[in-house]
Amino acid sequence: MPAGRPRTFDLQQALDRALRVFWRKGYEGASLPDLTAAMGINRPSLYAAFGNKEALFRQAVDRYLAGPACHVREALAAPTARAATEQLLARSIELVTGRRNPRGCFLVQGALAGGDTASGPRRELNRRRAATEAALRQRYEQAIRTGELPAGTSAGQLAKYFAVVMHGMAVQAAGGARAAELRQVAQTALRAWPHDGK
Amino acid sequence: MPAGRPRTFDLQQALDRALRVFWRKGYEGASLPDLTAAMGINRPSLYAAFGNKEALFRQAVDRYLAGPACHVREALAAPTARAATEQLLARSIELVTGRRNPRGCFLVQGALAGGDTASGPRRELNRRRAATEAALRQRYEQAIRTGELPAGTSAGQLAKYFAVVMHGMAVQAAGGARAAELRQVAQTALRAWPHDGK
DNA sequence: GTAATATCATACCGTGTAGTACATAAATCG
DNA sequence: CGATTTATGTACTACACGGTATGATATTAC
Repeated sequence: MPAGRPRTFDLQQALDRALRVFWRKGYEGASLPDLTAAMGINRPSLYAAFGNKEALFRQAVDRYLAGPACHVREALAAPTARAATEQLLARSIELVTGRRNPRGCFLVQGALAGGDTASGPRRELNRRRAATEAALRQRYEQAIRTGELPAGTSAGQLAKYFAVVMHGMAVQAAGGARAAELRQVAQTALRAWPHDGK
Repeated sequence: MPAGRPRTFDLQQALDRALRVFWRKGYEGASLPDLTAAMGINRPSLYAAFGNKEALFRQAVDRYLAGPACHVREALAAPTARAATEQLLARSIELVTGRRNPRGCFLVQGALAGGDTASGPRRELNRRRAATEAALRQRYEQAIRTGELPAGTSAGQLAKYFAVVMHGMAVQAAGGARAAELRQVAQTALRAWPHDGK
């Protein structure tokens, strides 16, 4: 233990709680009293441990991708691109409609509109969403090389399509859509999967 | 002309400009100085003409649906459900990527996250999006009755699918996606259109 | 035990927010 | 004309925001 008075709260737990506040209210909508109340700490402790509000937000984004949204990387490791896509959709639906989490996708919630002070966090979320889409595109490129997908398939186009579906489902979930409805949507979306004959 | 000093600005033009501010920054992100500066009026004039910030927002929503987003109703009047869907997607892409407008869909931008003061506007936007989806569902129900769509088709499921696609495209557009990319996404999305054989 | 160090708790700072009081200006009504 | 009505412009209020100074408290190093 380093010299000095020891911290009386758990860093990771506090970050998890901050993540849930940002998830529900967005960057600007989450006030410092909101955050400190949820984290169970007071303001100077927050600043000492995480820097400032924007730094805390960035750390919450990392935590989101490593924790609640870790299924993305797992799904992409599935044996086939088709299975990877099915898993990605299924587990994204779980995530955005989960009872234990705020509704919707954290990367989408706060990313769209906002004042000038939120432009930094907004760009950050845009980058992260683009990175996810890029990973999906690479998985499709691999599937084209292995012959799972027809040679003429555009991996980028297909990745953007399923990214659109996932983001759209996140919007629906934020508006109260149920998991069962979204599973049917996912099934419908998969009908657009490329076939040789077409 | 009614008695009293006449208004020196055009109500509708001022509302249009307020709409664009809300569109870009969301309800909470749009401050009163932002609004009054864009509208070219001062604060008391705003309150006298529109009530308060929330009332102004609601009127901006109405204006959005009657103006920039009026294509929705037009598209639904197309002779076939398939054509209606194609037009809906095509013109939504124009709207959310248009150079003359803020990026993205106004009904999606501010609807997801936000503080407590934004819960009213948020619910309002959710209602409007749900109404659009319901109109689409009714169009599909009609197509089932006329035999354009297979008898077993779920109109609600199909409407939710295309609503998801449109909202997802709005998110992509807010993140900087280009119209050409989204047109390819729309083409891909239409591959999920119901067929008898399947 | 004493010095050094880091956290905790309270109270504060400057700024920006939504909304309004009040006096002035410009039109119609009689 | 004067009286009335409505809009405008300035200045203000009360409050919430992000961020911080300061002193007390709890631990390690010596």
